[in-house]
Amino acid sequence: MNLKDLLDVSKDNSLSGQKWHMLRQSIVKRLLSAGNATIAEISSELQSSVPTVTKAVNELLQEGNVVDMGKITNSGGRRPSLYSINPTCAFFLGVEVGRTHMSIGLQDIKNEFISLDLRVPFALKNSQESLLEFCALINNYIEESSVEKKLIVGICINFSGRINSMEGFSYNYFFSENRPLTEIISEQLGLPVHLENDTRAMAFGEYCEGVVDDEQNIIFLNYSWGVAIGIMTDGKLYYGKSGYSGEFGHSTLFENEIICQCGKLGCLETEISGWSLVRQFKEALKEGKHSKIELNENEDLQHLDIISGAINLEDSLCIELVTRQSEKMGRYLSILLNIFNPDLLVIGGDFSQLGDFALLPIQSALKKHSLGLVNRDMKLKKSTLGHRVGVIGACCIVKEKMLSPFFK
Amino acid sequence: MNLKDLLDVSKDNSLSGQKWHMLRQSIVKRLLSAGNATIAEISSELQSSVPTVTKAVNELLQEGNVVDMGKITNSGGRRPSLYSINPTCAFFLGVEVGRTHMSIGLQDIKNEFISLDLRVPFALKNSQESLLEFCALINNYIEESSVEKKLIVGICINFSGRINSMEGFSYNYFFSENRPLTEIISEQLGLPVHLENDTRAMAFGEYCEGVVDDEQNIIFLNYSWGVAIGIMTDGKLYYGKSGYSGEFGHSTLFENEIICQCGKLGCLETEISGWSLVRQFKEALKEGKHSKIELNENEDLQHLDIISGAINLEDSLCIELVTRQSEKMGRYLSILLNIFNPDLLVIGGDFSQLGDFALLPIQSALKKHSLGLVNRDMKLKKSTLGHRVGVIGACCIVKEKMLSPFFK
DNA sequence: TTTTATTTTTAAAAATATTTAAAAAGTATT
DNA sequence: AATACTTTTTAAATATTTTTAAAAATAAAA
Repeated sequence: MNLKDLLDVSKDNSLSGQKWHMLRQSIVKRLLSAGNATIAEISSELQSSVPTVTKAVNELLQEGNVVDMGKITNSGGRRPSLYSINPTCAFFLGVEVGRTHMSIGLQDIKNEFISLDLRVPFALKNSQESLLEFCALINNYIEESSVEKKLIVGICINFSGRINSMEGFSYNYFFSENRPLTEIISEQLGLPVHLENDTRAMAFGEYCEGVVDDEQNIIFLNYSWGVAIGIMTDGKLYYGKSGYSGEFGHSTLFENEIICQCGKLGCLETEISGWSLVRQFKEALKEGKHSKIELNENEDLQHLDIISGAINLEDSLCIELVTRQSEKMGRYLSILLNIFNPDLLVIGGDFSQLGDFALLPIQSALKKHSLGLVNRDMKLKKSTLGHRVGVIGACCIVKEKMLSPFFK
Repeated sequence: MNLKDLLDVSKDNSLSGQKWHMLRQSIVKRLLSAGNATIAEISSELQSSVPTVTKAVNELLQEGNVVDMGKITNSGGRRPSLYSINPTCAFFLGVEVGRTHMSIGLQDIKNEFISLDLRVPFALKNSQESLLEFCALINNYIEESSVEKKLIVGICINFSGRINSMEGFSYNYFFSENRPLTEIISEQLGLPVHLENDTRAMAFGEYCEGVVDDEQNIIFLNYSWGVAIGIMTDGKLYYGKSGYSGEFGHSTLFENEIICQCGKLGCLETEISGWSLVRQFKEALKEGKHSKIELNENEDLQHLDIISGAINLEDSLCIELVTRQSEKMGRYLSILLNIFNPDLLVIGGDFSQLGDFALLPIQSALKKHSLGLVNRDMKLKKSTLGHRVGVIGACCIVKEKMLSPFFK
């Protein structure tokens, strides 16, 4: 029995069969989530006797799902064998889709990358052809990898915008009215598919493999072209009713007349975001301000150019703009702090590259505008996983979903 | 063995003893959370065989924790016995403390009130005497009730302001630096004490016994003298790191120069709250506007007077002010909707008495300012439990805490 | 180096739960 | 009213798990 089946429902319908299956599952989950363990440890943690656990572990050992890591030393007495999940018994695929590129990676069960392709050119369009091309790219990637397809447990695909992970629908890209997008893609790939919002996947990536220590209530800010947050409450991703949670960028906060991407006026994004930064930069130039950035007639100015202008060129206009914007961001983030009383606020997205240029103004605004007790409770950290965060998050989500059948 | 002990850790330290204890616990929890059941139902739900469950139920029956409700009819075949928790085997005490009054109630295990005293005069002061008086009132209440103290599982006390429920500290009232307030009160009462934030308890009350059907992601708005929210994610109260979550009223949203209760400028409460309504009313009078409300020189004007002015007197100034304020409230609530994508928004607190005077402006502002998908997902309801909501919530919290040892 | 204490592992015995089957107590149908 | 059919309950048989105890392995102490 391979790991995929092992974590499914038992084929044995008898009560004792179910219980035995559950014990085996529990052992696997214990080894996956809390690392290697001895039989004595498993026995006490899972409230089952040593002989029973021994029998179950031996079964798993024979099936190749668990491996014996040899004896370890302890305080005295006979040295126990340490058991581990066989790292090559299951793999996870993670994909992050942008408008012009996609990133794809394959991880083993210990969340080590087997392979990772960042920023593969792919033009995301709302058409059947684009969808098929997308699936072909993934199928190709799987074939060229060294891993058998049947050992891949599943794939998680991150899109921006509104994603209903439970039902498998995407509303901004590849929208299909009747059939869940997960079903369509799954048919093409021959794998279980999970859809995820990009920001949420990033948050989970940082939680599992990134900057998060043991914090359980976390706000992850995706500060990029647009603005959104990923929320973790009590160590679990928060989705909301249909998975649209975290749309911080479309909070009505300003009295301006700028039309947001979402169609409304006065959204946070209209004054605090990558795209508004570009607008502000152009306006500043018109007002006669100067910058070291050379504007190419044909090429579109990107917010990344301004960010790099601040870091690499130390351009004063760029620095002024990003500082002012970060300060504003801090002010409005303080609302979230008061509401969530989080353990941790992670600044992620393209703007996190700015380091202290962004972090310090945010921090001082937070101190000014949030409640003292709440502010004292919270750590502020910068995202550390960089461009890989989305793919890492996607892989972690598939793994998590495999471990807990009620994962949404 | 009484129910209190039953839901504690087993006295039998052997593995089989622990498991047997867990089975008995599970049966009790099942009967408490999902209502009466037959042995066959319990057996299949708890994955234990009929003889085992029969044995356990008979034990519980003998101890008086479970009662036989007689035979029920079914589709055919032998009629099964229905078993229920004995409603008189455990009781919960709930207290809500205001600045001038407190409410106290005693519920049985089925959340039926044995007795309820609303708005008992009590002056809440930050002194040792006030605390002792408070405890004496509760002790008196218990003695005068028909219930034996040893059958009371615990007490939950709701305070406004910052409450750390996990550690048992209260920061705004009865603050004690070194020792948790729960410990001090527990010593006086001889009962386990749980401290709770008032808004959170109200939210939980509506969830368990009020307007909530099966919604799991809920924002409860406590719109009263101050403004705060109670958050439920996936059917569980959300606390945040130390239990300070929900401080919506202190979001910095305005550019005014009004000093808030919290000491900051521009908080939501400075323009949207009971106390700001009173200020606005007085300002309007100064500006020459007229109202049917007679201002007494000595007596302080309360926001409740203005609310009642709108409902009962149909006073145009009162109506204008509460409408304008509710509209603003809706606008800023839309931020929360976009972030939480809740199933349900419950309008509670004193302002909920206004009914459609408050609900309609809020609803229209929500529609205008929140994302379409998010707004479509959400139901808007008015709190239904009225003044009892806090005490009901408190009782439900004690019960919940008893049922799940990891409840915070 | 030998002994002692500690811990894991293995094996047999004892306890406990599950299965299986039959009995009991009903309902629905002929 | 008798029969067939369901479903719960009880009882005996079977399976599994926990206990208990002894054996094996090793670290620390004498």
